[in-house]
Amino acid sequence: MHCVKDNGKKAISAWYESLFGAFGPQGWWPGRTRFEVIVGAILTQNTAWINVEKAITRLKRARLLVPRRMHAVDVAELAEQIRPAGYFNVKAKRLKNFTAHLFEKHDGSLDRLLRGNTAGLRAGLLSVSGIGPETADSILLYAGGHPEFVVDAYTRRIAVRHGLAGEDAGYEELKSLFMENLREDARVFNEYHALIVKTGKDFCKTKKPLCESCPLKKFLN
DNA sequence: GACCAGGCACATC
DNA sequence: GATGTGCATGGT
Repeated sequence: MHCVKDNGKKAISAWYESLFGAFGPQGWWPGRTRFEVIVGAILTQNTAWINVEKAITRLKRARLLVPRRMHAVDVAELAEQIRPAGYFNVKAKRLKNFTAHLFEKHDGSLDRLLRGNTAGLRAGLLSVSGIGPETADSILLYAGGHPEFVVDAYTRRIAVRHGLAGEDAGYEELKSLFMENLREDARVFNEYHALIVKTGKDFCKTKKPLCESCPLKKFLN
């Protein structure tokens, strides 16, 4: 809906400056290779990162954190390895869907998957069952360096609680709110999303709509 | 034991 | 087009 206030628009960039000033660069994504970033993006769907780390460690130990090997492995074996990340049957299929897409459409090359027109790449990623808007944007931004803002549960919560968006705001609407009020810079989008997640984790540990003692107020007003 | 965590697809109305 | 439900482990 059109619940964004004018002062809210200014707040978008002001929050970024405050958060960055207070907490500094976050150095995201927490993953060493592009493939690890992509796998992490799928595994972290509705899941605490600590559990994703356990799954990634197991994948490394099993030598499965390589596109060709993940593509070849049996889905049941993959599911067993990612068990700690939760929803393991669903996510194993999603990882296999992704590697199938990678090999069938891009010859197994992450370079080819991530190179080119951003909108076209996004559409390609969204065509994979199990990759929705947030996962696609995470992959584009953190594995590909494309300037796409990532909206997640924390982003929504903060925007709604501080009156910048309505409860019913959709993904694209929230994404536009941020992208239209920041300069188009992948480094800024990278740090901003990371800072939102960090502060959300540290200070905002409840889903309940009101958080009167929210320490973020200090930074977000 | 209840609640939550960096979503998404699918069924149903 | 909106709303509801299944998926699952592990930490607080």
